[in-house]
Amino acid sequence: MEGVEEVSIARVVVDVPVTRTDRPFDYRVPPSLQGFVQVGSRVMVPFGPRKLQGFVIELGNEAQFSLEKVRDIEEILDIETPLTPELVQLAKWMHERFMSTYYGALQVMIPSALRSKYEKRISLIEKPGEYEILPPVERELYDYLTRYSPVAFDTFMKRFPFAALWVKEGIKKGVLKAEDNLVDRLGKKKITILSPAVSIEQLTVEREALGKQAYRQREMLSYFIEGPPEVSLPQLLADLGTSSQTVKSLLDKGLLQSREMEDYRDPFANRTFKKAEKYPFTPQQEKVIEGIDQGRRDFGYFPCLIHGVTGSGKTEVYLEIMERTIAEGKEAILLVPEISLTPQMVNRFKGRLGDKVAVMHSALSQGERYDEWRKIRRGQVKVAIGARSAIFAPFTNLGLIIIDEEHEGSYKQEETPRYHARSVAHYRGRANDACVIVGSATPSLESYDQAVRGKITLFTMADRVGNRPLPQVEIVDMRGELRDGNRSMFSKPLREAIEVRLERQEQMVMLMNRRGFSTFVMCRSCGYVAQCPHCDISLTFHRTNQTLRCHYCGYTEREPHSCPNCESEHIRYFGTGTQRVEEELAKHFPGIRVIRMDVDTTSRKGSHEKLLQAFREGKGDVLLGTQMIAKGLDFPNVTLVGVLAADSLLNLPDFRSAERTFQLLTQVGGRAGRHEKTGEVIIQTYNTEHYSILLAADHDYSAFFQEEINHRYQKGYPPFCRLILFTFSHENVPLLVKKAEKFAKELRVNLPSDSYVLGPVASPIGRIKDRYRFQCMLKYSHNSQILHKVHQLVRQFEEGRKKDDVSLTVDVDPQVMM
DNA sequence: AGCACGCCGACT
DNA sequence: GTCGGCGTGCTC
Repeated sequence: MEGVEEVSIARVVVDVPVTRTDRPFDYRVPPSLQGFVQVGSRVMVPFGPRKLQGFVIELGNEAQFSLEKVRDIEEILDIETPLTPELVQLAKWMHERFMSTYYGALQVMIPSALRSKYEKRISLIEKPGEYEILPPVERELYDYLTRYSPVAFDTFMKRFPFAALWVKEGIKKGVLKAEDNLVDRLGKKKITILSPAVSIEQLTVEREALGKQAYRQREMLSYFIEGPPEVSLPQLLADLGTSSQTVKSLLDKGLLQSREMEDYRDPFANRTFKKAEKYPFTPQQEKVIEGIDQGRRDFGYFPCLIHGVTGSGKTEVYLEIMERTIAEGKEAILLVPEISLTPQMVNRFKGRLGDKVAVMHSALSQGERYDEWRKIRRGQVKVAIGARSAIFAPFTNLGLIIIDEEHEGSYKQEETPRYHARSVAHYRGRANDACVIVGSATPSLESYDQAVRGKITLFTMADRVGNRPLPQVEIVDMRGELRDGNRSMFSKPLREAIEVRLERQEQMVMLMNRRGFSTFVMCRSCGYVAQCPHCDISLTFHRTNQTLRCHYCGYTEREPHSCPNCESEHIRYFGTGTQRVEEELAKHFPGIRVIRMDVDTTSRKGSHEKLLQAFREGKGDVLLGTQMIAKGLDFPNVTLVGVLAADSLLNLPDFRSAERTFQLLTQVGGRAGRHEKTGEVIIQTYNTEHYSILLAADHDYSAFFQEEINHRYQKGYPPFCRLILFTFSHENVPLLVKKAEKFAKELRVNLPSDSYVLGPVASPIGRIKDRYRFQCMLKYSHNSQILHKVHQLVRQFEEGRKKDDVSLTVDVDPQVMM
């Protein structure tokens, strides 16, 4: 039968985050919602005895999904369908590819403001007839509900903790009602618009009638007589320099009227963007631009890698391709690491592309992020810029995806759904026939390997704009320094270099990255380190309230004044290292001005940006910090970069440690001498002969790649195989080990022989929240069959799992081996 | 995950 | 005899 099929059944994935229910359930679309329910709609559905939020993933009619028990969709939650059909497809793929829950994959695509919370509410239907003869306690309950109903169940239980049973029976008897409610976190921003309530002539009359001292009101009336027919309240106040009291008086007199209008919060409202100039392209830029343009015309889906040294002008290439894409009526996504989302970069894109850009910045409020997202969804912007999750920008005519600094670890989400934005980008690129550009000065081994194998096209930008030389890099052997009796953290060459800069009034960047995570407290007498009693990690010192806190479970204790182990008083806080460096700098170079950037100084919102601004304005000689200073920063006056301890990353138990070290050193080296002045880099290390350090000093990526790829080949690590990390946890170790081993055996039995299962072994962090942790690693070759089989086994494990049983988390393509 | 239904011990 | 423990099982 041809014709319009009546849509009467919707498949809905509901918000029950367990494997057993992680599948579509079918619902009837009631006549009242016909035409409104679409693929991608967010709906409320009855599920057993409760009401839940869900996403519609498919539509059909009864003939297609014949079912005995079908209930009605209760409500549709958004006027504009939040997800596009393409994104719904993507969620399915993510569910299969990353083994996340279906619902989790759908939810990660919408702004957090729409990730609603439920609240159970109870309300009184009627007071029972025998109310008068009830005991006072019970009458109090009824009185309370009469007054406040409907009331949040939690609130009610806090007030009357004994009343749980009473509520249950009340519902049974039909005098009470329980309801699940969605708690909206939106609060769309409203803006007040003012306009005259009467004719201009009458305004003029009224103006003359005003009292002498009411000159403010007169002014305001004049404004409307001469000025715009309507104006927003803040605008009006700014124009006249008055308070809202004046407005109120005129409103009260009935001369003005106001209405509320939905407004977009514009986080950049008070900033002006310099119209960015377009420089002529260098021949190198020209070549890459034309190459990419050719590719995307010829192939549609055109994946490529730009390997461009720092300062080679990649951003201009991005901008140009982006402009060309927009000119064709298509849309673009630009992904950057969170840390690069600084105003400088935002300004650059906003300056060139103006209000066609939506920026998803973590520093924005939930509401502001929602507004940016809506602009994308409504097609009011053409470009989305943001960190990882901006890859889900709900465009419908996507033509370009760019991932800058593609090697960055932050593109992998470390909570479920554990997706990698790069993989998602390639999926969306394919789905939309879009160009996918990943760019870096130090590409991930995975991407470069793909380029070498011709799976993606490689563009190289080896020259810096203006042909500025790469900085001179010196490696200093700290063992030698120690032999020569220098026990300080500054080697002789570094000390001299610092002195020279101070003299010349040039700026410096010092990198002190730390091993592990954070600040800890150690006893200098016995070596005791304060540890969390529930997790196997050291406690973090929080300076603000003098406490030690566990990063993982939130356990808190007061800062000790003597060592709990040996009672020595020499127990002290070992900063991130940066604090000590700061002290040492002050000691060795009196008067030196240090701007320190670490967790302590950048925890407050906006402080990050402020510190950088101060440094840019020359308010510091040294910018001292951890990894966070290595990326994307561009300061003209910096001529020296010092890496105080290059080994700290290298010694981590992770097969990517050499790669990370190389990346960090190369990136940080790129900070020096980006402008007229030439730069110098000094790397202090105990591993002077390690290839990652030597080759970073030589700025030789391809030699590093060759060396590292050989290591990966010999040891059987990515990109020569793929990895899946399984982590098991439980309070009871014997049970934990038993279940983990059983699962590992299942894997070994069921998977083909070209895959290997390592472990189970205790995880590097062996215990979190009193739960012990064991892990297994699966190495397998590129093959979706295996992925499917593994997923099956995981589901099987989950389904056989009882209430307080061993839990399992799965990390496909893990980036961190913990 | 919730929530209901259902089958066994200590109380009025 | 009842209240109420939490062990299974289901949710379109």
